[in-house]
Amino acid sequence: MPTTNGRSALRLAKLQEALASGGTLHLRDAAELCDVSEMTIRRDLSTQKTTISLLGGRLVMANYPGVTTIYDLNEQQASHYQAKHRLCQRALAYIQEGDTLFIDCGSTLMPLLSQLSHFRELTVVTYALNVANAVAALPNMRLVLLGGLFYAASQSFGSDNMAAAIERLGINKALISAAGVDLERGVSCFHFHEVAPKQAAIATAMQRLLVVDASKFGVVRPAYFAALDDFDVVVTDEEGAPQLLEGHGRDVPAVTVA
Amino acid sequence: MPTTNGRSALRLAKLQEALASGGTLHLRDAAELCDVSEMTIRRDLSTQKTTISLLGGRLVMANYPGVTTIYDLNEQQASHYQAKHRLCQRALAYIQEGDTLFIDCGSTLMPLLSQLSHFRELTVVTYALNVANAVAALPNMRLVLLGGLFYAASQSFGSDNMAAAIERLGINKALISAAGVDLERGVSCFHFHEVAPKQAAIATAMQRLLVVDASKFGVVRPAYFAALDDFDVVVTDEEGAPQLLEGHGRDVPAVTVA
DNA sequence: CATTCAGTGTTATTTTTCTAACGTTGATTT
DNA sequence: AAATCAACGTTAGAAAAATAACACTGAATG
Repeated sequence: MPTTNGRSALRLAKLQEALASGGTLHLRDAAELCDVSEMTIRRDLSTQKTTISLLGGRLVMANYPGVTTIYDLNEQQASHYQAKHRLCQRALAYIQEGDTLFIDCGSTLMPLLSQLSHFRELTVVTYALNVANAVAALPNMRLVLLGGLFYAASQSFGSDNMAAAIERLGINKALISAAGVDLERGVSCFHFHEVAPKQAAIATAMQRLLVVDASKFGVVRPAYFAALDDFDVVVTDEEGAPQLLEGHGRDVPAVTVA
Repeated sequence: MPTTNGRSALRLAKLQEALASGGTLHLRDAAELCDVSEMTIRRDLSTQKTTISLLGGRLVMANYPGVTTIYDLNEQQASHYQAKHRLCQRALAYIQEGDTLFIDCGSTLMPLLSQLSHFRELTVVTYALNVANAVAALPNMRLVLLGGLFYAASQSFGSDNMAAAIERLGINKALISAAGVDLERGVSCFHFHEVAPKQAAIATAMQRLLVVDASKFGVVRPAYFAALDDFDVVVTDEEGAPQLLEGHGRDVPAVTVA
């Protein structure tokens, strides 16, 4: 095992370069390319920490969407996934043919996107790269990506005229996710650059849906972006949620439990 | 083999849904999920036409970037790739630390992106989804994606205020690709929505590089976007190129042969 | 100058994955 | 009721891929 990364790193760099264009590279080709044995490439991959991963004899960029998160039924991940899936299944009920949807960033709403292929005509507006990638792969779908400077942490874009861009679009329904929901302190997320697009979407959309799993209740995150009663509907997954959110002297959104 | 697609299509839909969030699914999990044998899933995949592909026992969305184009050294693809690679290698010489680059859409410039990781600080401006994905994966890189309505054919975005957005950015070097280059008829591409961003980038950039392989010479495509002498440099891969492009009573860009 | 050890290749062995062939079931037809 | 056939499952064999063990090399070290 190479402890002092010497040529190993160089090879990986070379391979990474070959893969960066997007695609897969067979182990034997990788070996040939680097002029070493397949075993050496295998060792490089297992000892060195790298963004390349080996998938059934083929090298792929692990940080590419669609490869990264290996969905494993056996793990705890599964239940997490199932929860999100149910949540989105519930949110799906609010979506209708011809809608123009604002889809927030984060992983919460990802399971929803695949379901959208059942519609004949739909427009998706987003400022998240992962959402855009998922939607771009679907047929019969119009995709509007709000660009700007990329923030890796949230896989999304931010720009000063994003609010204006959103307001110009006829957004029907805004599906907003959050990292924290608190009765007193409102709805919050991690990153400040998400605030402007979220608020703009809430301001323009005809219907505003907050989609959060129950683990977010009672949590406050650095970036406040809305009060709970700014939403028309809260889609969540805990039975007790309606009680939790009700009766506080304020308007209360309808709560849908998945 | 299922000739009348019955349940087969339903299963694939279910799987596609599970995968759309991005990720991979092991064959055995897929079988369990659909409550059939692995063999059935295998058959579904091989008989039905689908976007899902099987990669070493794992299901992946084939239309996701990073999975699709299986880079195979043995095929003709390899020489094509090598050509593009050399082209980009040559273009790389023009790039300097701290540059703000405009990277055009298409596949020509993809091999360049991986090389950019050697720089400490670089800003990439693009309106192409595939470019954005590749750059997003790199460290030490600022990415500005110009959004808008998505055009699947070119994997890029178009919007009415894209030109304005580009002009507001301090673009240093514009790396432009093309589908056709002709002395008389100028430089052209396939899609009209690419014209505005290309022209804006050419207008604002301090240095304009046209990166095209020699197969594009003498070809005219529907969307004209620039004259040849709008560029400062032409990076191409044929020895005869300089002669081809020279002496026409016009200003001639410097031609670099890879 | 012998020793050590990172870096690599080779070979054998075990696991997985793939493929092809055949068997079962249950609905539909004749 | 026999025949047909789509839709599966099962099994066994072939092919690939992953792993483990051991051998070689050449540079650094004592």
